[in-house]
Amino acid sequence: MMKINKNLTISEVSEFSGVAGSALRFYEKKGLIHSTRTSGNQRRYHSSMLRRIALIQVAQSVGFTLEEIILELESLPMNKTPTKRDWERVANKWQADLEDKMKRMQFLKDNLAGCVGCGCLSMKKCQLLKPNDFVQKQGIWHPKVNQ
Amino acid sequence: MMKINKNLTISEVSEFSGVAGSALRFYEKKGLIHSTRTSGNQRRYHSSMLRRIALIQVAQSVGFTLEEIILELESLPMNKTPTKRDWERVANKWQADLEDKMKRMQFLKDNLAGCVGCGCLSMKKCQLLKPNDFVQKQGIWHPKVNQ
DNA sequence: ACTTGACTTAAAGTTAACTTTAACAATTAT
DNA sequence: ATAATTGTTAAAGTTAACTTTAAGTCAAGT
Repeated sequence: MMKINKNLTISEVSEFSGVAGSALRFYEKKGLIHSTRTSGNQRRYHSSMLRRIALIQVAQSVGFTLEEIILELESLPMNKTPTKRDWERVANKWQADLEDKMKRMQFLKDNLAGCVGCGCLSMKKCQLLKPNDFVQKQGIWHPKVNQ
Repeated sequence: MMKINKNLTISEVSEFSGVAGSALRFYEKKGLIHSTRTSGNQRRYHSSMLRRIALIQVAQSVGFTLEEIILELESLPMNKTPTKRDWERVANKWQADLEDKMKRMQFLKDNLAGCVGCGCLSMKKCQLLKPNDFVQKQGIWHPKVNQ
């Protein structure tokens, strides 16, 4: 049975986090996570790394790339449990980015709604679905819609 | 100067939509868009294809993969201007999927907020940041936070 | 001590969504 | 008519985010 507070092996971290060992090694190469080594060169992870990995997972699930996540997490310390301030900094930054993304989605959703609601599909008004002014001016964008 | 309602060449479609010609050919191979051919085998696009391409762009911008977009758009006719019903079917389907995505993001955002608001970072309560029960039970998940 | 299972690395393979290249054909402008 | 531009294909290259493989090393149980 596992001891509390021992350093975790890669397969333990993999099991707990649901992230494949190969991916953990890959993340480490990218500088996203960190491990220490045993005398025999095997990786050992501090338990705080689990939280960091969970954050990475969540960030990915909402569409952040690993490069973006590196930026999001760069102010979170690797080796110590983050302080409240560390955490706040990261969470605020992340929330702002999330808010951005959501605003864009809401905009798209609203415009779609407009298109559906209106009889002629609102193509003339729909900012979303006009590739550019040229098309609009040439009148090739919104031909008659078959009813 | 371009005539209204003529069939569009690939470079015209590319200019209007902002999508590279190579991407348009790629989309066609995937079955996302459609073109007719001149006697000399060059592609010509109906203007309604511009709207379809714009839809593809927008869908991609909110994180749908091309495979997902193929599914979203499969009930939109390729060769004719879509009817109101065609359009409604697609828009409703798409809106539902968007709503799903947004709900997930909101959930994540809320949980992040909880983590920030609480003194101990709410790790024990935060569903989001617990990889699984095991970790929680072993007490390795939420070690003391440095203040 | 020894065997089995877990771990290590480097390098090659995978999928998505394209782009680039090469070699050649069709259109358009003069 | 001819040059310049635009288009065609197939095949190889690109980036992200990994996985798989190969060949060898370490750690744990008996």
